[in-house]
Amino acid sequence: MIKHEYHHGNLKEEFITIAMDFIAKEDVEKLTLKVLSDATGTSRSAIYKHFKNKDALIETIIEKGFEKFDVATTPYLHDKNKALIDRFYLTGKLYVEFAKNNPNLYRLLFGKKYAHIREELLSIKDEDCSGFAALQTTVEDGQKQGILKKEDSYRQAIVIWATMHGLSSLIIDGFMDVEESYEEIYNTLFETLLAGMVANKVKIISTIPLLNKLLQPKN
Amino acid sequence: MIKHEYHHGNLKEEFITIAMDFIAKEDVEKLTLKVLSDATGTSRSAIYKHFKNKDALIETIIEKGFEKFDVATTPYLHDKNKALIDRFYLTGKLYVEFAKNNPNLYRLLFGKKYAHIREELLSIKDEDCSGFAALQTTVEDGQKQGILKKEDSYRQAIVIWATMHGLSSLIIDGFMDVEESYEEIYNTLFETLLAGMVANKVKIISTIPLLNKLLQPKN
DNA sequence: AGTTTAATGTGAACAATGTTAACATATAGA
DNA sequence: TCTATATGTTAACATTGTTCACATTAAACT
Repeated sequence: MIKHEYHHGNLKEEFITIAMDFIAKEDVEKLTLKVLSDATGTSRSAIYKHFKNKDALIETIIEKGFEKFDVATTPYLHDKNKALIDRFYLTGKLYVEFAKNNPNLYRLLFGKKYAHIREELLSIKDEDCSGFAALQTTVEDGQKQGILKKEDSYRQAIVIWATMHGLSSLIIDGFMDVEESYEEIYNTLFETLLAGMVANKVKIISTIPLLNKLLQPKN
Repeated sequence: MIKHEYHHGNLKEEFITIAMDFIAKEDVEKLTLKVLSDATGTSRSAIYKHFKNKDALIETIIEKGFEKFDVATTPYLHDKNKALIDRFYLTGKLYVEFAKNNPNLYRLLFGKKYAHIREELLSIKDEDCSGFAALQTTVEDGQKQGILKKEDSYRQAIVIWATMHGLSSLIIDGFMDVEESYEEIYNTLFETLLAGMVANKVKIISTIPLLNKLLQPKN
């Protein structure tokens, strides 16, 4: 005989999964506790046995979200088989694509609303946001290799991040035509950015044809 | 004898003023109808005689906000007395400073949450967001003057906007040290951006020393 | 096994919020 | 003056996050 189990078993995991799936489709603002209780067939207050409050659930979502973000965006960043310039290009592209494919999650991770949770989370882990340190290190590698101009690496990394974050935000917050190809814009953005950052005398070859002209020696 | 006036007089204007002042200090999320009724000494539902609902008030705030934004950011954009490159530099700086000085308003104007209101508003006025068309026109002027590379002006304008929006967002959403001087970062950003956009053969002189080296002929 | 203890879920209740409807009062114009 | 309209009030409602007392199950310990 089928009996509704009073004890659910893995309710906490289910809350997290449902919340992640919800954010894949709708904004986190619309994620209400009723959505979660209905989806799990539990009472309105069941969630409080697993999370201190709604913010604690959001915190978990942000944690999972950053993991997902890291997995999605970093595969090329440390790929020693690729030219450094290609690693920048591909990683930036993955960054924008992540935002494009996960707009609600991206906003949750990099928006202001839950900044306090993000900061607490990242300070505990002694990490920075979105692997910024890794970006800065890569910039420094580029300087050592003579590819990038030797300026303050922190500021250069910020410039790169701001650029990618800006494009991502414009795309997902409704400032560009949906049907518009973001790739052309990304290429223009990357070309412009890199053209402003590459050192003048350099003769690295990229496997990405678009980038080769940026790498031809000038002067 | 002092008598509390049943009819307030200019309650609508007062709601708007209070809301604008509130957003100058706190996020729009915290702007509740109770805040407005308390501040005006009226009942909770008085506002409904002047606005269809809360969103209608927000719409007015966004409208006023864009006016404020335009006033704050465009004084140099069409200043024919200045070199075009200086107009870019100064306008960009005002853009970032507006965001920095009005973080909650900036987020309201350029965030996702009220994108539907923004779009409705700007489509009625047949305007674009944040004078984007003006930016694009200025880019085209720069191309005609031989200062900027001749590429698709729409994409170039997007690149400029994305860059400024990205830096602004990183600053106001908590990704940069508060005490940090944003000016150095802005200069690095602008130098990088423009270095990637200026044509090679050019001999314009900027009144801004920082920019002159960007404008020296190359090749 | 049986008993206790902790974990897990329920239902009722609360305050805050946006909203509506019925009612009250002031203002303006005939 | 009288009446229609504009403007404001009070009461009520649904939704939301939250808490608390209570119920039930699972786990731990004799």
